[in-house]
Amino acid sequence: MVKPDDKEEIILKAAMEVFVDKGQYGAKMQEIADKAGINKALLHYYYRSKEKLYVHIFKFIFKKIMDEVVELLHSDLPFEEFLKTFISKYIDVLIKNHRFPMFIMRELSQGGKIVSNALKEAIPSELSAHSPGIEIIEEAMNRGEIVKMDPRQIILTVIGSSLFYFMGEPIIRVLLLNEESFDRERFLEERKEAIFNIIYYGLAPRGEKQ
Amino acid sequence: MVKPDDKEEIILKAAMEVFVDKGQYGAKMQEIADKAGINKALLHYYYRSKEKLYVHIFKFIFKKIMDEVVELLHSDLPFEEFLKTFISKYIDVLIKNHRFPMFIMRELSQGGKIVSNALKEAIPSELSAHSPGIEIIEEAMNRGEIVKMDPRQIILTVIGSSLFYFMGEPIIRVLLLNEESFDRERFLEERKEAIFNIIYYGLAPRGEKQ
DNA sequence: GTCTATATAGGGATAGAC
DNA sequence: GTCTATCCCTATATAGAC
Repeated sequence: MVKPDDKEEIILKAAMEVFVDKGQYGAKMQEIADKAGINKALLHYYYRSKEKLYVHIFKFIFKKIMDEVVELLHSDLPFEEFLKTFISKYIDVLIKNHRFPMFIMRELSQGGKIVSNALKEAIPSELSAHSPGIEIIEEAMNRGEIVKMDPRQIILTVIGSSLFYFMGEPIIRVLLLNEESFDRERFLEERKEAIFNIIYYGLAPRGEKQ
Repeated sequence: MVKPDDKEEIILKAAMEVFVDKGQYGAKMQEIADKAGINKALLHYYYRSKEKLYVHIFKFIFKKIMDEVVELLHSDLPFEEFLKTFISKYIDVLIKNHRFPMFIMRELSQGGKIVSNALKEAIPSELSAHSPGIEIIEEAMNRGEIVKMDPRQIILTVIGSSLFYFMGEPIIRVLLLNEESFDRERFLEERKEAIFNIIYYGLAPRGEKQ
C-alpha cells in the first residue's frame, strides 16, 4: 500500500526501532531523525509531537501482534492439534517480533493515561467482547478431552510459558543459559515441544491413578 | 539495621517508588524529592547523581527478589511437595512485590550498559555458577518421578506461568479479566493450584496409554 | 545536613528561508 | 517538503548561605 521509500514509512520504521529500544521517555527525537536520515523539524512536520508519534507507534505494534494472534485462533482442528499448532505458530510470531511483547507490557507498566488509552483504542472488536480462546477450551472440556478448570487459567499458562523466554531473555541468558555456545534457534524449537507436552498432558483427564 | 526515619532510608523508599513506577528515564529527581519531603539538593548530597541513585535502587530490588527466590530452593521435600510449595510461595512473593519483576525486566530491556552491569554485580554467588533448581529437577528425573526433559524447559514453564499474571496485569485485566467484580486474591489462589496441577501432571511419566 | 538560588545542558518544538 | 537556526522549557547538577 505505502511505498517503502515513502518518507512517512521511513520515519515510522526509525521511530519504531528507537521507541522499542529505549521506551517512551528514553527515546529522543534526534536519534529517530538521525536513523531516518532527516532532521528533527521534519519529524514535527509529519507527526506534530513526540507524543503523537509515540501513540502512533504503540497502536501500530499492538495491532500487528494482536492481529497475528487472533488469526491463530481461527481453527477447527481437534483440541490436541489446535494446541500444538497454536503454541508452535505463536512462538514463531514471537521469534519474528521478539521485542514487541516486552515493549507493549513495559510501556503499559510505566506509561500514564496516554498509553492505556491507546491500548483501549487499539483492541480489535473481536476481542473486546469475548475471548475466542475461551470457547475453544470450553468445548474441549465439554467433550471430556481435558479436565474441567477455569479456562482463563489455561490461557495464562499457555501464553505465559510461551512469552516468558522473550520477555526475560536478557536475564534468562545470564542466569539460566549462560553458555558460550547456546543454540537459540534449537532451544526455541525444543521450547515449543516442551510447552505443548507439559500443558497438554497436564490437562489430560486423570483416571483412577490419581 | 537502619532506622526507619533515617534520611537515607526515606530517600531510598521514595526513589524506589518513583523508579518502579516511571522507569529510569521517566523518573524525575523532583518527584523523588517531593515524595521524600526534601529538596533536590539533598538528593545529590546523599547520592551524587541520578544514575548512581538508580543503580542503587536497581541492585537493591534485584537482590531482594533473588534472595527470596533462592530461599525457596532450599528444600528437601519430595518433588511433588517441593513443586507445590515452591509455586505457592513464589506467587506469594510476587503478590507482596508485584511490580518488581516487571521493573527488573523492563529496565533490562531498555537500559544500556549501566543496567546490565548492575545486574551482573548483583547476582548472588550461589546462582552465578549453577542453578540450584536444575539439580532438584534432575534428581526427580533420575528417581523416575517425572519424565526426562531439559530441566531448563521446566524452569521456564514454572516461572513463566507464575510470573505472567504480574508482568502483564494491565493488559490481562483488559483482555481477559474484564469483569467489574473480579476477585484478584481468589483468582491468584486458584492460579497456584492450576499451575501446579498442569505442570506436575504434565511431567508425570506416561505409561502405555499414550 | 539542609536549604535557596542558579548554572548548564539537553531536547522538544517552532520560525522562516528555500 | 525540507532545511538551518533558534526558542524555551525542563531537569540535572552545583554554589554557597545557614
